[in-house]
Amino acid sequence: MIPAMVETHTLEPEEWEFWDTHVRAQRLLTRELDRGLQRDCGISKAEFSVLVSLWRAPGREMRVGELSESLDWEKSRVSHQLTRMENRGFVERTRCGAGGRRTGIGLTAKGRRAVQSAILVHAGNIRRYFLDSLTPEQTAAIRAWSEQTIDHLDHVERVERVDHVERTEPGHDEATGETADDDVT
Amino acid sequence: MIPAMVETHTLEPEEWEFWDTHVRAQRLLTRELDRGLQRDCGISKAEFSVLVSLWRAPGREMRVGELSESLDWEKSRVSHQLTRMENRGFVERTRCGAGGRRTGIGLTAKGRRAVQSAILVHAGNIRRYFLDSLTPEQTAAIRAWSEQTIDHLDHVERVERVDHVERTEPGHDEATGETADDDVT
DNA sequence: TTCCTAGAGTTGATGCGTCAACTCCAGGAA
DNA sequence: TTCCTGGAGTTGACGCATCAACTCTAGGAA
Repeated sequence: MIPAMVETHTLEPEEWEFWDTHVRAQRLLTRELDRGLQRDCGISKAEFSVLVSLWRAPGREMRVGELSESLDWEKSRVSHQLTRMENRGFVERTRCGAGGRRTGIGLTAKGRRAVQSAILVHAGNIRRYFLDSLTPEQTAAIRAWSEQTIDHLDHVERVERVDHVERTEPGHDEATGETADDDVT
Repeated sequence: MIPAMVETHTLEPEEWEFWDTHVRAQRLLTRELDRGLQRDCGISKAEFSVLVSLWRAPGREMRVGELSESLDWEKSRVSHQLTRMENRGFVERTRCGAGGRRTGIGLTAKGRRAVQSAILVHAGNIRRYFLDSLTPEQTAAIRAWSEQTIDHLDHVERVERVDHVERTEPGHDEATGETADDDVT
């Protein structure tokens, strides 16, 4: 429905160039961090995130919903990730619920060992590839921008979610015509 | 070998917090841009990148290797992406080589149509979600940091690539030179 | 001519990330 | 008690990303 009110002009060449440069720097940085974790610790960034969350949790145990919230990941993403990590022996789903329903995610001994060394390695890499290269002014600028952006886009996301609910929730009608994936002309 | 000289201490809480904030902002931004492209144009960011490269190419035609270089993607990634895009009808692999070997990637009419509207939409979103939110000082700081980072990490990657070759390539005769015509752009 | 090799491109396996659809259970209304 | 509804978690399908292994071919040495 109405592809939004799009700007009708493209970016200036120098704006594109700025954007490309920024995207590229970002990509190189995250790629390098991923590789460092993989090379030195044998775990991925996604695994690292989960391990750290569990590590920091009181009791070293969380539920899927809590992980989902603290990581800001969709629940299904958490679930898939946990399945892979369970297979690798880093975490275990322990039963807890009244009816024996499995809930509650815990670290295994292997998971605990992995996270401890990974934190050191990763911290070192963040320092080496990111923090150390920043001047104080750059740090301030990036911090400010990050905060603004989170505020702004969190809000945008919330609005979109509401829109989505309103569009998909039955009840009313109209324009069911073009759901998202029309594609393929 | 030798997991590098890792820092033996972790980050200060405020450093972690800065890092997390930055990562989160970055993630929200790219997610929003992806969704915008998907919602308004029915294409992914990866598809967009390929379409734009082809669009800008002289003759609107490139080879896999050229795409790989200009996007800074591995060849296999390009190949997989082209397969998906060929299935969706955005590009076509045309034969060219003497022996009828297929080489040469071109846009279809659908691809041309898609890229033209996508550029407008995407440019608008970049402006709305990124450029417009930056103060001049932030712009300068981010640009400077991006450039430094690219320089630094491009160099790191080159070194790692050589290391890897030296480790895996048996025998050999040192420094096969810089096979990779690095850079891009 | 025949064989060898390096480069170009492809394929398969596997992990990450998202969407939509599903299961399971608890708690409340009929 | 029976049904129904909502939250928690899972699953399947599919696209993106990477690594390793493979095919094909052109071009040069034997």
